[in-house]
Amino acid sequence: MVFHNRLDYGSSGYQVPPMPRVPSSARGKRSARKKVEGKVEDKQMCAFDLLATVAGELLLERENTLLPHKVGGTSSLPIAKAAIKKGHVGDEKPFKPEVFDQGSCNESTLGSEKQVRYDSQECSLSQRAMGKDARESIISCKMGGFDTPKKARNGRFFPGLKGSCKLEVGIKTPVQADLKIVGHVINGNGSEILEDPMDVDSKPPALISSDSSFEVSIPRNVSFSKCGNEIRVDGDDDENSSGCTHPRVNISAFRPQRIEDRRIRKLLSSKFWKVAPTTSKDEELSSAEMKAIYRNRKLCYTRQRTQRCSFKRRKLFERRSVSASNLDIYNEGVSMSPRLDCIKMETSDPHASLSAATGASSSTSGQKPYESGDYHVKLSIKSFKVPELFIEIPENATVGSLKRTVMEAVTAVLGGGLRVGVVHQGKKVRDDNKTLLQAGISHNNKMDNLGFTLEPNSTPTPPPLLCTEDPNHIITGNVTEQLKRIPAPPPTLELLLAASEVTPQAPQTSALNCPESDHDSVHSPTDASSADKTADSKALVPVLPMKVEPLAVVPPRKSKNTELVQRRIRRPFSVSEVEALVQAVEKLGTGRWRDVKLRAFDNAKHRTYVDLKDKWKTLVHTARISPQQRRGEPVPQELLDRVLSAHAYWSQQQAKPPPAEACLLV
DNA sequence: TTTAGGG
DNA sequence: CCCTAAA
Repeated sequence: MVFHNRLDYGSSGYQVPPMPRVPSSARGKRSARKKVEGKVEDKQMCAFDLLATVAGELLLERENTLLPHKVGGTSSLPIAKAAIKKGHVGDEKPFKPEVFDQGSCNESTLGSEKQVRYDSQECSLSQRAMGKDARESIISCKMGGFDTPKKARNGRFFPGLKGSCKLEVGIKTPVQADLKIVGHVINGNGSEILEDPMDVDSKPPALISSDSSFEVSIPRNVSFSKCGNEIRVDGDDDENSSGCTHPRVNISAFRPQRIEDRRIRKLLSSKFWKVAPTTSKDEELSSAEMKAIYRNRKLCYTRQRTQRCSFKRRKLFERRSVSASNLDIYNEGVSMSPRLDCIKMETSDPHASLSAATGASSSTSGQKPYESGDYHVKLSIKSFKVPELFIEIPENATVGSLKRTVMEAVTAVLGGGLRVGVVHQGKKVRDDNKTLLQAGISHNNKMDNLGFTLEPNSTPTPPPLLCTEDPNHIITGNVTEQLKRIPAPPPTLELLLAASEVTPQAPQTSALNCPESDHDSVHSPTDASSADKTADSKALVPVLPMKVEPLAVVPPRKSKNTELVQRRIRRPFSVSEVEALVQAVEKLGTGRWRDVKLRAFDNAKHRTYVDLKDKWKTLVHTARISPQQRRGEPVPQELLDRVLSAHAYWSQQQAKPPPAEACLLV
């Protein structure tokens, strides 16, 4: 039986596939993994992380817009121009001062300081006004933490960028971050808005220590802001976050610490992983590659500080999100989070800001009416399709396994790293600098002809398909094998775009809507034994090898470094499984995991003896801690008691009498 | 491949 | 769950 379907995410029940989260610590084949030093908690969007992103953005900006003396021109930097007000103070002003268009900048970015003007030393991140100087200052300010980022200086990451300036970072939500690098913020009338603009030259930039305590302790939704004379880190509990009423942490209190190369790499790599999962960390990234990577990152600005995704939601997203790239997709527009109400796409021209409003947009009613000319194009992406998924599976495989298989295939596709393409009236809009207006996409236009595409990342090949076996998945090995060889479909996942009108209640569709989590269809070992499918499974194995040639189009570029292995999906042990495990261990002891596996989990292909060993380990631990500290599906105390006694018993049986069924109880 | 442990 | 050193 061969399925060759077009899966329609969103409309057919499959939402954005909740794929196993890929750890930021670039998992890959051993060779590759080995090079990863330390792990990065990707859940911790640390300042560095952001900064690294910023750096990348800057790098892009710089190359894109600061072409020697070309700046004043009309071309490349509509953004910057739009943000720069008149009366440039700095020396060489690359751009012609223009009236700052408020519309292009939201309150969240500028705070109450409207009508501000940026001079050469300052800049507001986001593709906004950034002079060369500003750009150069940013990096170091950020990287302020490390005095000499080797990598950076070696020209790999931020070639030529150095200097110092003030940094103001507002991490409002995981996906909506405001980065503001400020040197001097000046009023339209020339007066400084910030009381104590840090003197870039005379004063050392605020150092954001690399101290781990800093990183790990800062929740994603924290925000750095300048308050008075110090930069504070505001814990944001989703409550107001304005003013200086929050518990503060004076960054200066952090001892500046030299950041090792390793550290930087770690951070950067995590970023790379997010966007280009297949990029080996040790791989030398060319400037071009860097740009490509960062190009995928867009900062999202919101109009109000209060608009932020809850931390929890973020967590969910991360948990369920497939890989970096996909995550990015979430972050950048396809997300179904109702809180992500404003997504700006590659443009900063107020007239061209494309925002996709979603459900909660209502809660953001605070947005003020667009000023004349400041039209927004509202879009709602209802679903996207994944064409050309090729799946082969025996007729007597279970529906559950089929779903899983499909899921895996999709995961493989999406996990490869995607970028968004825009198609308007049948034509692909390649010029990212074009405003929507210029592209013919305006608020009063019919969006019928507007579409998005998910394209394979220029970078590498998608990570090998995850192979999650399942007891029910009779032909598991086989199918998976097949799938493994299926290079990511020539993808062009089509983003079906539903026209302009956005429904306020835009379904917060569960992006997490996993197709029947089919969980625990896992046979309890007990059942498994009786439901002997083993024989069948073998008999069924013979499946016509499917032709994958047509799909094997994707050239295995950089295969060596890109063969990243996806982490196995997490499958919590059910009580019945625990029961079986306990029983087996009671009988076999704790040193014969293979036997335990064979005895109690022979049919659970996804449970390896290592898994069982690990589970036992955690069970023992669980049994020792207070019930309050336990998490997950509660395990009957009775079982835990047995775990302890069995563990105690077998711990003493130093010499584990081999096959000699020396059983404890039972 | 399995075990045993640390991460 | 992952990664590995050892056996």
